[in-house]
Amino acid sequence: MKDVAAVAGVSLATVSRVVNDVPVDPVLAGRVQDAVTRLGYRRDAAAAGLRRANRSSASIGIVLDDVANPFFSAVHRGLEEVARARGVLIFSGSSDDDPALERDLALSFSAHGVDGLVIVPAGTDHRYLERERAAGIALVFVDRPPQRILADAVLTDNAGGVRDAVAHLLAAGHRRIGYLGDRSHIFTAAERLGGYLARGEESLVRMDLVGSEAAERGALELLQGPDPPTALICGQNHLTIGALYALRALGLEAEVALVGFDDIPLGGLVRPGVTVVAQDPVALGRHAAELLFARLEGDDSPPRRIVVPTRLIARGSGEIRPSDRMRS
Amino acid sequence: MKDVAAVAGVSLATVSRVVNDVPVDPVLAGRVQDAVTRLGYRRDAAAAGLRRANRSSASIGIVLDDVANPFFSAVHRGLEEVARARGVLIFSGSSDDDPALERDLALSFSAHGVDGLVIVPAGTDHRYLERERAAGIALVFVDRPPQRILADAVLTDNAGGVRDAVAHLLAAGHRRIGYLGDRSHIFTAAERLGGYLARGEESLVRMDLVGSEAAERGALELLQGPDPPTALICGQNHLTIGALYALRALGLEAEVALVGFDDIPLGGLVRPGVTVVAQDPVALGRHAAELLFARLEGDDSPPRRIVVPTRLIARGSGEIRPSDRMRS
DNA sequence: TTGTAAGCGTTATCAT
DNA sequence: ATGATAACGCTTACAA
Repeated sequence: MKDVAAVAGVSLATVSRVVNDVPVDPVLAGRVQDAVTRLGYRRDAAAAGLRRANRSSASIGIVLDDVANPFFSAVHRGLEEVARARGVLIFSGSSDDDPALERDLALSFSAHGVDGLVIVPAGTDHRYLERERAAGIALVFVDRPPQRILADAVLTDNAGGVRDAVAHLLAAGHRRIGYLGDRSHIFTAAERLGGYLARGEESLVRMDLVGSEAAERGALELLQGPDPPTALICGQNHLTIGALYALRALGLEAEVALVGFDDIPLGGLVRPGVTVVAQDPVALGRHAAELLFARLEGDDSPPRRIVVPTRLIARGSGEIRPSDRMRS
Repeated sequence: MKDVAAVAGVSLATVSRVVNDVPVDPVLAGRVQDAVTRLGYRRDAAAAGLRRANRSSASIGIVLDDVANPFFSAVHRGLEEVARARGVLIFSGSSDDDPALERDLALSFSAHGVDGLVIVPAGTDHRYLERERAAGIALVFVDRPPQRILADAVLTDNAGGVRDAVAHLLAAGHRRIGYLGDRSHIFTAAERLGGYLARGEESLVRMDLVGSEAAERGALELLQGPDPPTALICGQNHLTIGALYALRALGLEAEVALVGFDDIPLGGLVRPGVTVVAQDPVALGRHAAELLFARLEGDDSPPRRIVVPTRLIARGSGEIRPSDRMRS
């Protein structure tokens, strides 16, 4: 910038003004522009933020569970869409569901001067962010609510989605509906179980299933037990896949109804097509970013909680009616 | 840091030394550590980089085609693994295959002071990066090679993967093998077509198919034409899915063999299972990051090109032998 | 409108 | 080993 000023024959301040479109004599502005292009000058964003009044860096940080997980990468995409429109850059990282990593990442981002933080929480105590917020960093939580700190959150309507699944199966005539769920200490897993229990039977629940193999075993247990369910609801992606394998192993894919939570790719190619309660991760990301930027622009209303609805996609497996064989 | 110095009763320089583990009297160091934790001080990475000799920021930027595409998000993950081990943060963004966006992102990252750039190129002229490289920014290209600039690249063995697919089908007895490909101006699409043409027939090729619907039409055309192929190779993910729908529509899933390039999720649940030539995107990312950090650490050998092999995963569809009906 | 100069939080140089 | 101080590239009072 010093060089630009020298070449254009103006002061440092004038170059800064031109670069930040502060009104400047058109003649001088022209000279500066010429010098800028001639020297290929680009302003150092880090240094600029350092001195700026609000210390803003036009960057935010996002802590996801796993950037490579399609659900979270879709959230990432939603965030990116709205950040891009504002020329804001994104630091991203995966916590792998490790509270210590979540913390490290969030604080590293903060140390690098981000204006805001979007977090898919892994930890259960977010008081460590109190200081960042006091420093003016905006905070939004996604998919899971913050704990021990007050902050905005954008969540999926987990309970409502499962209630819809139950209602859908009930309407098809099912009376015995099984439920396969993830580790119950996980917020979303607990919420979904809650949605099931509103009208479901506790004895047909298998929780704390992690991974598709566990789900397959859980499903086999349920289906081979006495008085087996005529329909299954799976609380998560991988569990749905496990249940699919179990049904196939027993030759029951056309007999027992199945509704999965969270869409699965190629759900339409499998036979029968897999009926799911789909989430909208891109919307989750978009809402989170909008909340974040609103805070950055001065909105200081009380913490908000946005709940994104789910959508039931009927593809066949959820529309199977209870067979006579099973009902007997 | 000023405050820490005051509280600890030492100079600014000493605090800086403690923070950067430069040898310091243990007593003073202790006092500084106390002050640091008491005040909750954390060093400002941006300001530190500004003054540091090598101006390093412990951050890199990656320009992907689309962060939400499972292939690229796996690349992202591979990059993250090795960056995390070095405490390096990652700016990420999607170019959506738009050369202008690629450029904007790369230059924005650079303006924010990244030490290196990993790029999945969308553009066909990367001379705009010459200046960044001259400024000491390391450059590595992934999945597609750089153009009009010399730089490291990490690529999949596209041609080799398709050659393997052809050999696999030939070994199963097929003589007429069709090929469905993406837009031929895309580097990877051209390479894969090249792999096919080594032993394939030009008349059975359908290129410039974008999206699964186009692939479905292309496949139907080939399969309903005179002297149809007994096997199909699909040059890309979505094309494989389109072909799958076409085969299902014609009731030929068990008659016509199919090998897809790039793995598809749930490839094992569809009947028959989908045989694919799988890429290793995580390895792509890991290699790229390793190359980048080697450059950052001073390696100035000539630009390298790393080729990552593919792996054929047999799941059924590629092992179908030519039926009599088709062969007649 | 333009220039001068102070200062953002840090590291590096140079005495001590 | 420690401290005073200049400097990094930039924005922003304040003065002209």
